[in-house]
Amino acid sequence: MSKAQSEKKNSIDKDISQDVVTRFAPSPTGVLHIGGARTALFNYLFARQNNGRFILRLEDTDKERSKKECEEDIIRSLKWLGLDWDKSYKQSERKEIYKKYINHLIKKRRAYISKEVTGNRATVIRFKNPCTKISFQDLIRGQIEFDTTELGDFVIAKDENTPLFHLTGAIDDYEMKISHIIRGEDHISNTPRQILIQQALDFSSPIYSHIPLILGPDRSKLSKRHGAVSLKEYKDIGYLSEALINFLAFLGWNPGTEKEIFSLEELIKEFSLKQVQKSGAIFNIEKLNWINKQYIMKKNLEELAVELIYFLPEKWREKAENEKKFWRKIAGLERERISTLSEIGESINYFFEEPNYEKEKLLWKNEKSLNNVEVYLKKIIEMLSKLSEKEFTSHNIKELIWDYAEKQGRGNVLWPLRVSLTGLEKSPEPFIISEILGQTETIRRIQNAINKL
RNA sequence: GACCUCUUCGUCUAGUGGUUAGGACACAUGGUUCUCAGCCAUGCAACACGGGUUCGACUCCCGUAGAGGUCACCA
Repeated sequence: MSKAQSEKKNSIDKDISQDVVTRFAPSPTGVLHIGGARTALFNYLFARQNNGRFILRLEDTDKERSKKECEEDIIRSLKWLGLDWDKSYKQSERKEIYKKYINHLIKKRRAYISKEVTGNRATVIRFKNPCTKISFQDLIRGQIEFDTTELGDFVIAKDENTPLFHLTGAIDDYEMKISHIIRGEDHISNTPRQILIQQALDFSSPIYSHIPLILGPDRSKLSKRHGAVSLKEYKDIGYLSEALINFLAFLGWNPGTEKEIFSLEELIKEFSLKQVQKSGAIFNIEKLNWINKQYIMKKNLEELAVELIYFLPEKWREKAENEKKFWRKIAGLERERISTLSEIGESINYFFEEPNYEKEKLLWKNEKSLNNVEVYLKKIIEMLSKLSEKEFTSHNIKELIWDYAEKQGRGNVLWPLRVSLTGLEKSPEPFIISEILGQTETIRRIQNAINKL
């Protein structure tokens, strides 16, 4: 390729990429749910990777069903996910534009006022269906064809001030210069109607990409009856937005490599519409949990600790907030065994209050005698007392006790130590717990255990 | 019912005519300084079916079956 040709090609590529405009067009009749979030994500990724623009369009033409709270929820959830848009519109504020086009269509005899015998209005505005074959190229599915005859003269507006979905969508996509429509597969059968309107108005058609649906375990479209679907619920359970983004991206898309953890920035680079799957994907909460855990482990500990406080039972929040160092150590320890943030607080009582347990619990499975347990615990107190407060670190404690535990049988010694500290059968190892609790409290709890015996 | 779309391990998927069909989650077993978690290793497990095309089909074509979506004066 000559230099001139190459320059020309580059400038063409540049022009194409500058023209990319995508949109996420939810109707605020419900809160943002998993499916919508993924649609928004794909639109966002495609726009960003092409240096294009991403538009948020609230389709609130249905006055009765649109709700302010839903609108707020959608905006809040999108922001939480980090999907920022360049411009936003509300269809309810664009009535004059639609009105102009409605009258234009009527004047051109591509639409007409229709007298109705059924329904709740005497007249509506119907589109005059030319009854042709419509075909369009879908970026994911290839060519799709429809015969529009069966659609009939469908309704495009209740009256000139009350346009309906297909009409507003076609007009806005044109007016907002949308280059690519990326939406759920459930819109495939809406496409011919919208193309018909575009043709009647002499609009060029955007490029369509219909992405597969997210399915419930029964393979039907994911909905409320499958459990939690709103973004807010996932946030409240303690999923990190980065994890949700990563997971959602992988529902229907994958990079073709074995890498599975992607930041939003990496997704912008790697995402490709052409690699999007055709068939629906079941929402697999177990994989989400795994990904969430990856992000919990990766996250900056200080930030994680702060977020975690919110998920603590009310009564401990203040202590956690006031004793940052103490709480950060706990968070660092516990992050390993949770996969959602709300799991914190289920079994960490012992950091905040005296453990309560039966003395039999102090007995390790291989140990027969409670008398021995008493001997071990007394010995441990004796050893721990030798350390200064400053030396009371998990490393030093372990070094101090280890040989003794080895000699007596590790489980025989470590089990009752751990139980005396936590009262639990399952917990982290006792050395780090001792460190976090501090010397005084550790020794006090061991003494309490001895008193029980 | 009509129209449209889809079909690789239980799940998410890699694969574009010749592979022991790969990875991840889940599950199981073993290992790792008591338990849990983690980590490591190993294992389990799939091309819906039937015809073609071809020297050769998971890959291409045609059927069948199954699944899903849409059929509003909702979006």
